[in-house]
Amino acid sequence: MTRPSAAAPKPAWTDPDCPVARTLDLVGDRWSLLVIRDAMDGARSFTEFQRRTGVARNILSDRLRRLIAHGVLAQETAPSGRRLQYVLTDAGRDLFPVLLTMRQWGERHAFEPGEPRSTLVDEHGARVPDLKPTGADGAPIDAGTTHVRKTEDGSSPELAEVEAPQ
Amino acid sequence: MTRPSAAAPKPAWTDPDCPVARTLDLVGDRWSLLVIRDAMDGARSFTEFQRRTGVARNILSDRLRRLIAHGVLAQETAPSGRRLQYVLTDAGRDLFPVLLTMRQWGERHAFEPGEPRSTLVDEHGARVPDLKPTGADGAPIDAGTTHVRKTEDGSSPELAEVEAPQ
DNA sequence: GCATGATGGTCTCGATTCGCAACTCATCGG
DNA sequence: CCGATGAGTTGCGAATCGAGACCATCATGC
Repeated sequence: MTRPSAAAPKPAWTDPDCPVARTLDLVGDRWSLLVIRDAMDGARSFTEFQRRTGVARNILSDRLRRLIAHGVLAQETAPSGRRLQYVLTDAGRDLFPVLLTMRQWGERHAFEPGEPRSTLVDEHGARVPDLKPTGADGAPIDAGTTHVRKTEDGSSPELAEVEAPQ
Repeated sequence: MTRPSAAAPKPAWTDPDCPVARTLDLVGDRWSLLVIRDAMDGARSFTEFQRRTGVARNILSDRLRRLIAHGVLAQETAPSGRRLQYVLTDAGRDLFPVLLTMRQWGERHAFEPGEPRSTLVDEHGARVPDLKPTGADGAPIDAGTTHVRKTEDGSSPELAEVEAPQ
């Protein structure tokens, strides 16, 4: 009797309490994140995503559908005419820090010196500086100075007042 | 048959020029990142990783091997005795910003208000504030104010005034 | 000195997912 | 009307995943 009642066909979340695990469930695969990367860099059409990422077309089709279902992308008709296009939602654009930190880790640890690579630059053409995590007091933090606290409900420890106005 | 001469069995990288894609190739799958998450929160042993993540043991075995091969984890003997343990390398600890931004995106977009969730707190128990990307001048940046520049080699883009013709 | 249990895996095998290629369908250009 | 392009879908073999059985080593109790 490992299943007292009807089976659970959808675990829904790998780890329901952990925001990291939920993010991974929603967008945490190679092709989804590469699609989002290219959407942030201006890609809009199916073919453009396919060309930039090199993903198989059926997989791309699935990922676009999934990202739309999860509210990361939206499908709309192009202003110029009848062609459809995929654009990032607010939630999709909000993945920018994730892609940025991945990019910066890759630059630091996945290239040999001198290897060719693409870089992210701001409007003035200057390289985007490394993102440094800091605590509430502004001091640098890392894995050694933080830990995960399990909370019983949505109330935030110490700073419960901030509400997402989005 | 379809390959009469030497095949290219290892594409090595999905997209060799892009640091994001390289990061995804190295650590960009659900279980690897959950293992790293738990390593940052104190997990050390095979059984502890298995218990926390819930991953199948053969997959965990594979991921630990792969993370060691990529220099994200290291295997060492515990100081107390003969038991082995897995610890993060410098490169592994440097993934902290990636996990942090994923966690923060998940908190903003993957939970209903009031749903129970775990949170990351610093040494004083205060909730870690959101990480905000800024440009070289300190101004906030996002996907709309940045773009990817292809560089021919490892030379710094600050010194390159012409963009590569796509 | 042998059963018991924890740790740290490996093996097998069915299920799922991936990736390539071929095919469809609609529109556009001439 | 004909071909090219965009946007997918379908079929199928290959690779990967996941659950569970199995195995080796060591410590403990008796």
